Amino acid sequence: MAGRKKGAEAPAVIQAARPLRIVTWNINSVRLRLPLLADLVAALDPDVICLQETKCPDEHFPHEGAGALGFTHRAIRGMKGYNGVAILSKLPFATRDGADPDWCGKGDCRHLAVELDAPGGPVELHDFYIPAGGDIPDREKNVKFAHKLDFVAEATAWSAKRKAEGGFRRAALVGDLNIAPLEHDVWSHKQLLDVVSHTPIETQALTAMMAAGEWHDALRHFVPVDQKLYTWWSYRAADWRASDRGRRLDHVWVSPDLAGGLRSHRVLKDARGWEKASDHVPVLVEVAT
DNA sequence: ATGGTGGCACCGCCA
Repeated sequence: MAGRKKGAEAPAVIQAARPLRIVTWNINSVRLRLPLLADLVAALDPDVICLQETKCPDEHFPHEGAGALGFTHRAIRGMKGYNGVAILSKLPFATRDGADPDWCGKGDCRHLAVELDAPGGPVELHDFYIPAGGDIPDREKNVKFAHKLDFVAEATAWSAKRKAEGGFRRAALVGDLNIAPLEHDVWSHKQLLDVVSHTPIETQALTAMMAAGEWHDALRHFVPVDQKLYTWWSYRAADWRASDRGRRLDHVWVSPDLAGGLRSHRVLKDARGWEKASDHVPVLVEVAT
């Protein structure tokens, strides 16, 4: 106060809202791993959690457990046995009923979107679980691979349409996209070129989807492309940590107007070593909204 | 070169 000229205005106090903390995690059964969700919350303190592979019909979703962790707002889309996505939030949100496609016309519970009531205004949040695609990377010999490619092609057309309508604004797209697009998103680029998740047809398709929506790769915003970055380690390794044959299958993308707000990230690798771990680990991105 | 593990459903499917 001292030294201010008489009549000068006090500087406006800019209240810096806490950045939005978004987590994505392929939980591989929400009922089996509900206790691990508490460990995730303790480690990462998210505002919103996007889950994939909940493997849980809506009527059996563990609402009580999620609510007890502070996630009082929930959107779920599940089915018996397979797939399933859920958005758990401490912030209120509006649902977008009817705004989103039924991907490949299968009704298979692989996408859910909400309008989050974030500190700086609404944020459009998409939670995706792209098909894994089976073992044989050939659409003629493997209908699961064909489904994967068709799904990504539909998502690319959807992104392009949104871009033509003005583009994604204040939006994030997260989830298990089941594709590791960059050379250092896998433990051996050469050895995985013919392995589903890292074949050129898949990585090119995902890159095209990203470009069509002008999405920004939030994890690679923080981690240079020449550094290894994984979010998944197979259950079929004798010692996943020692062999470290990981892949980056889980992603956080943000629209151009949010890219400048990116503040931090964390890949919770410790979670792969938890008792009864999922093969995917939670990924956090913090973004000012 | 092969098979390795895990969840859920139901005795195979999917990842």
